[in-house]
Parts: sequence; C-alpha cells; structure tokens
Amino acid sequence: MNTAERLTRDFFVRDVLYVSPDLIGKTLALQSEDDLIRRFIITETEAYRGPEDKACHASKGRTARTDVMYQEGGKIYVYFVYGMYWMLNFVAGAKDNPQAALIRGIEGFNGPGKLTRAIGIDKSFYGEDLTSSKRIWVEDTGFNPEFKTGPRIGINYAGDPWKDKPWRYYIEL
DNA sequence: TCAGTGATTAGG
DNA sequence: CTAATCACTGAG
Repeated sequence: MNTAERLTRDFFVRDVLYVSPDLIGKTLALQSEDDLIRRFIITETEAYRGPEDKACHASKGRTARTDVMYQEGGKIYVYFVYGMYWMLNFVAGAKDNPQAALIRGIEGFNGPGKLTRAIGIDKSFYGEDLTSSKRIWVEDTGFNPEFKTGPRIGINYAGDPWKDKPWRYYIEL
C-alpha cells in the first residue's frame, strides 16, 4: 500500500478548517528542471478563513496580493513579509470564498520562512495550480498521523475572537 | 526582548 | 508621494 496519489481539486475545494488539518502528513513534492523530485512531509499548517477572520489577509478585501485567494481551492498563494521571507499558502474553498492554509512546517524545516527558503519558493509560484503544475503538487501516501492543535502564531493584532481560534495544526516528527 | 528588511496598502 | 504595517527569524 505505497501508492502515492496527487491531491485533486476536490481536496482543496472544501472549507479550510477541513483542508488544513487534512494536509498534515501529506507529502509536498517539488520537481526541478533537471527532473529531480524532492518530497517533504507536511508537519504544520494554519487556517485563514474568509473576510470575517481578521487575521486573514482577505479581511481587508480583494487586492492585487489577495486576489488568488478568491479563486477556487488548489491554487498557491505566496506573499513576502518582513522584508525577508516568502510565505507559502494553499488556497482552499470555493471560488469567491477567500481561504488559505499556511504551510508552517515540513519535515526537516520548522518555520514558514525557513522552509520556503530551503525549497526555493518565491513570487513565481503565485497562482500556480497544485492540481496541474509540473513543478509542485501534494501527494497522499496514506499517512494520517495524530496531530495537535493550538492558536495561530503571530496574529495577536487580529484581536478577539480570532487570535485565539485553535486553527494551527501540527505534529512533531 | 528586539532589530533587520522591503513589499504592500491606505491615505493625501 | 508618504508612512504604517507585517501569517518571521535569530541573536542576546
């Protein structure tokens, strides 16, 4: 039972509160130009859910940066923060329902800024489609580990009740 | 605890 | 145009 299957549209076009925890234990696959494929188990995610969620970038409305979040689930939302770090997110939910799952950790690299630097994520991945891209996708290997939940990191500015929502999901390998 | 660092955004 | 903000990290 080792068949790894690429996640399809159905997986991502669900509420981010299902998509984010379901990503834990899945495998992030990247194919470079020399055909080398690198795989990393996803170990930590956070859910950002719609315009009401003050921690979600879409709470400020649709802008050039957040546009992709309004598309259907399965796209990649990448943005730059603190002058140094690219953040990798997978868009979730239906069209015009802006949600995204932040990839906070992968096997071997904890921290959203460190992992994108390690695997080479940048602006060129903005809008990429995980269900059809030749260079990045997610596989289900049948690994469904128990995971923990907790409040999201770095979003205290969002205030109540958003800053305390237990929308961070993680395992320790 | 705190500074580095620059894209993004709102506002004039 | 200006200024504030920021889903982070590493050093102390």
